[in-house]
Amino acid sequence: MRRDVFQAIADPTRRAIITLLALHAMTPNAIAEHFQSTRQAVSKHLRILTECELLHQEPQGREIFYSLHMDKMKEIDIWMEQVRKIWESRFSQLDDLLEEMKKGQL
Amino acid sequence: MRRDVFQAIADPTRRAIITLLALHAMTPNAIAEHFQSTRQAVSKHLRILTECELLHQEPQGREIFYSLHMDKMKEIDIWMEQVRKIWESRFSQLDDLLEEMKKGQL
DNA sequence: GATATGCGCAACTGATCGGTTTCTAAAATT
DNA sequence: AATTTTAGAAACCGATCAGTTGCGCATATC
Repeated sequence: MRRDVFQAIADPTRRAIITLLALHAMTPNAIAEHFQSTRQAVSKHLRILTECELLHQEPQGREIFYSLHMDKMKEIDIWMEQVRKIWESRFSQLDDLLEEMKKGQL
Repeated sequence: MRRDVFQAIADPTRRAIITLLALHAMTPNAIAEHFQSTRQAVSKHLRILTECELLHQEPQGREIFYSLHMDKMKEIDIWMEQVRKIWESRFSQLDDLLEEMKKGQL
């Protein structure tokens, strides 16, 4: 049951839905028209995306408009940034090592 | 069999492995020490990460050093950037609409 | 009020996933 | 040469996943 953003964007259809909704809010039927699969299949994806708070529902009469909650996308950025930080620190760590070696040898 | 980067980073253990290897190359045994699961389980993750070219193998005697292939991580950035671009264009689209309305009414 | 539309929910199915256990091969150690 | 270490490969298992079909429930439309 535990949904996280990374699992959510693992599915190509869900990524396509996110891309679609980045432009403007849409109803399940309108979204489903962009895919070969049934509305129910799309509805399941919408449920998963909503559960992990990537989407937001806005009922309007008997229709429900789904919109992208861009803030949640930042969680991906945060992780990417973390990895990038460590990746870059790699060099300074090598510098530290070389410094240590120099001290030990001299 | 089709492996893509997004599926690869969907698993928390694999993300942890990526974070680990961002610092420096490691052998499967060394990596496995950081987790509760068996070496074989970790080895499977390494296989998946290597298949989608996120990792690179460097045999050294009977050991294999796995290192992060940072370039492949950019694929995630590219998608994120694409979504962000569309998200931002949302407003200019609204501007276009307002422009159109203005023309129609005036 | 009857009908049509839009949508979520539940049950089912085949495929895939993450994990363990067992086995094999190659390189290092003795 | 025998043993130990390192690691991938294969077989298996329960859990989860993506998808379909069928259903029920609201909200519009006639």
